[in-house]
Amino acid sequence: MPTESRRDRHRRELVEEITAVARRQLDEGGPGNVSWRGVAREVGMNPASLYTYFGSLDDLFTALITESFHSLAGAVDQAFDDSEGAEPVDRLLACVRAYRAWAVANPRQFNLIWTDQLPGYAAPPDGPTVTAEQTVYRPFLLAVGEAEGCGDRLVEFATLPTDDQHRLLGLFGTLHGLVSLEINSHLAPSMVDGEALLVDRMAHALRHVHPPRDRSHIDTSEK
Amino acid sequence: MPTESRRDRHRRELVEEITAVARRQLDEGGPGNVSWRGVAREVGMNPASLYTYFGSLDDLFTALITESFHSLAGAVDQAFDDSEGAEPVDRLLACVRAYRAWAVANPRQFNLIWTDQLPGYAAPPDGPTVTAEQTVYRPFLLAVGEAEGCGDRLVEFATLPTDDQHRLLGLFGTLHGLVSLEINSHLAPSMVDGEALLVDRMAHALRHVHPPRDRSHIDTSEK
DNA sequence: TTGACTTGCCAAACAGCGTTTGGATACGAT
DNA sequence: ATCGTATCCAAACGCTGTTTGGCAAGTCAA
Repeated sequence: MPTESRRDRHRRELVEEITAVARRQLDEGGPGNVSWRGVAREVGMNPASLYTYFGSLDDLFTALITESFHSLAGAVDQAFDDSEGAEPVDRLLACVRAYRAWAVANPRQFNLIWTDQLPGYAAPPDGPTVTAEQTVYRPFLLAVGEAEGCGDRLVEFATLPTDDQHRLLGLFGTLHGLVSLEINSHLAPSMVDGEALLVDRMAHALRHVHPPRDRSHIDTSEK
Repeated sequence: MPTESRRDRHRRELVEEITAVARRQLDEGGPGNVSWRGVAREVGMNPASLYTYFGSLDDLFTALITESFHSLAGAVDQAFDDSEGAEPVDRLLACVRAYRAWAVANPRQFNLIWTDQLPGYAAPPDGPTVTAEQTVYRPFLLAVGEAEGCGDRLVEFATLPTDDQHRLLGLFGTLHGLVSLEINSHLAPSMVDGEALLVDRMAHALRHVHPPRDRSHIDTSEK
């Protein structure tokens, strides 16, 4: 029976402190601002001692990426849970808003998890980052399943026909693309409201999942 | 009268060689693989001598970013020119394909120009990177202008009503998002064809700009 | 052609980086 | 109490971007 010795607790707390410090450095100046020696300095240790807790800087980044995926997934999950009972489309839009809100609040983490940012870094295949990424898609798949009338059972993406796969990925691609453009200051020159733009386009893409009685506005809203 | 002395020519050639070497290092291992000393080593010079041609590593990256923007814009421009006379929608789709093809061929450059990748780097406001980015949007605006029946005159984005701005940005957001996801290996687990997915969604989004006689298929292609 | 002046280039140094090594110290389990 | 292991540190290695001072070469006017 694994009772926690004082060494184990100290180790656990130190690992948490290390990742917390590294995450702060990441949020403040991006991946290039996260330095092994800098973390060691802040936690008051010799750089060599850190190797007791992480095998390398890449391992530390793996932890950061995993943590960020879970943080994003948690934000979307909460939006999904909080909107229980609402119209399926509104639940999906709530998830969309949560996705954008998290990205706006954590732009460095957003870029870290979605684009290659580290010199020689390659995520370990079947590692924690891969499974963590899946948790982000889960609430969206649940919401879409609900909208499509599949009840609570999780949509199995791989079993869907190609058309539906394309519709789903197109939806997520638009979400991801608009948020990515906004986060990286490519929308600013247009002087448009990022959230309004995103919600407008997502609602437009989802207009067909409204109850049939609402379909009358389809041809008037589009050229 | 600025005739080119042999010093001037040598300088111009060296600047070209430096950026070429740096770009190769970028393509091979991302921004983190581009090192001042590495470039100096490859062009056979002392690191300090490079400061005659670029003020700092950030200045070198500014040149790389500008060059990449122009490279991408050139690829899309060529697709636009080569498709002259075709259906407006097909011209737009040709530009979309060119955009993706360039990104697939130059993923490091793609990530470099669209997302924050450099530690303390901040693009000089009103600098060359800002104007270079605009050249990417130009062929898309021209193609959309043609599709909307505005003739050859460039669509002035800022003067468009909000609805049209949203439609345009939504289109580009989908394009950018899907390509970005594919480039960064987030589409691979889905086992979908990236190009087929992209063209499918873009064609779907553009189905309304077809000539009126073709509108009959709209409701059958969508759930 | 000579002189003055600018530019190009290098060697050396500084502070910082990730990582490895060897040895000392403190803890946990037997 | 002892053995073994986990923890921690000092020092070093080779890398990084950048600065400094000085020397050689190219440019241009007198």
